[in-house]
Amino acid sequence: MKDHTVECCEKTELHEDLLCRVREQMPPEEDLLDLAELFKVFGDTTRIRILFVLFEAEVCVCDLAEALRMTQSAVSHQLALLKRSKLVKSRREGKSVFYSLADEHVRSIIAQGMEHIEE
Amino acid sequence: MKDHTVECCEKTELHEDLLCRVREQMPPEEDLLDLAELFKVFGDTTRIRILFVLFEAEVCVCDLAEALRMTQSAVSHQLALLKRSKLVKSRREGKSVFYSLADEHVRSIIAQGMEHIEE
DNA sequence: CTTTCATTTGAACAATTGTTCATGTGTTCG
DNA sequence: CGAACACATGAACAATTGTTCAAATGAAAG
Repeated sequence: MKDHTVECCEKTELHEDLLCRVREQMPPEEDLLDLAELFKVFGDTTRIRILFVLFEAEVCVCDLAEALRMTQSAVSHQLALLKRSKLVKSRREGKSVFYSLADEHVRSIIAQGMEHIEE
Repeated sequence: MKDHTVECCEKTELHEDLLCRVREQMPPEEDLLDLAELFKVFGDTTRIRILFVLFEAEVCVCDLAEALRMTQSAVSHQLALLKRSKLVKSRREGKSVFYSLADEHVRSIIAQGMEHIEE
C-alpha cells in the first residue's frame, strides 16, 4: 500500500461527510472477512453443483460423487468446506454419511445470484 | 477425474430417481460458470468494502482509494472487475470517473450473506 | 502544445485454491 | 479378529487471483 493519502477531486467538504458515513456503516474487519469467506464458498462450480443436488434431496458422499462424476475425495474435500461455512450439515447412517442443506439462506443466495446473471 | 463410476450404497432404485431429478434441475454448465464467477467477485474483502462505500454514495476512484486507504491502481483493477460483472456502473465527469451500484441485487446478496454469518 | 491530474492497463510476483494421490479413520459383516 | 466398504484427511501440484510497479490513456487548464 502506498500513495493512498493524496488529496484529490478538490471537494474537501464532501470528503469529510462521506468518510464519516463510510466509517459508520462499514462492518468490522472480522465481519468483512467472514462475508468474503462465505461468498468464496459459492465461487466454485463444483460446490454450486453440490448445492444444486442438495436442493433436491439429502444424499451420501458416494451418490454425490456419482451424480457429479467426480472422485469421492474431491467431493469430500468440498463438503468439508461447505460444512465449515455452515451451508450444509451431515448425518451418519451406518457406513454412509448423508449431507443436506443447513438452512434456507443457501437457496435464496443462489436464487439472487441466478436472477443477476439472467439479465 | 477417476473412479467416479463406482456403484455404491446398494440402493439402485433411489439412484435412478435422484439422478433424473438432478439432471433436470441442474442449470446448464454455462450458467454454473457465470454463477460461480459472480460469487467470486463477492469473495474478496477489498471488493466488499468498495460495495459498502457505494451503498452510501456515488464516488470517484480517488475518493474510494482514500476511503479504503489503498492505491488507486488496486482500486481501479477491482472496479473494472466489478463492472465486468455488472455490479457497478461508471460515469465520467471531467477528469474524474464516478462509480455507483448497478442494481439492487448487490444490496440483497450482501444482506443475505450478512444474515448468514450473524448466527 | 505541454503540463498536470484522474484513471486505466499490462506485466510480474506472491499467495491462495481445487484436484489428485496415498493413506488414515470409522463402521459393518463374516 | 480381519476384510470390505464409505468417507476423511494431508501433502503436493498446477492454476487462479490480488496487489504492486511502471507506463499509457483521457480530459482540462495554462
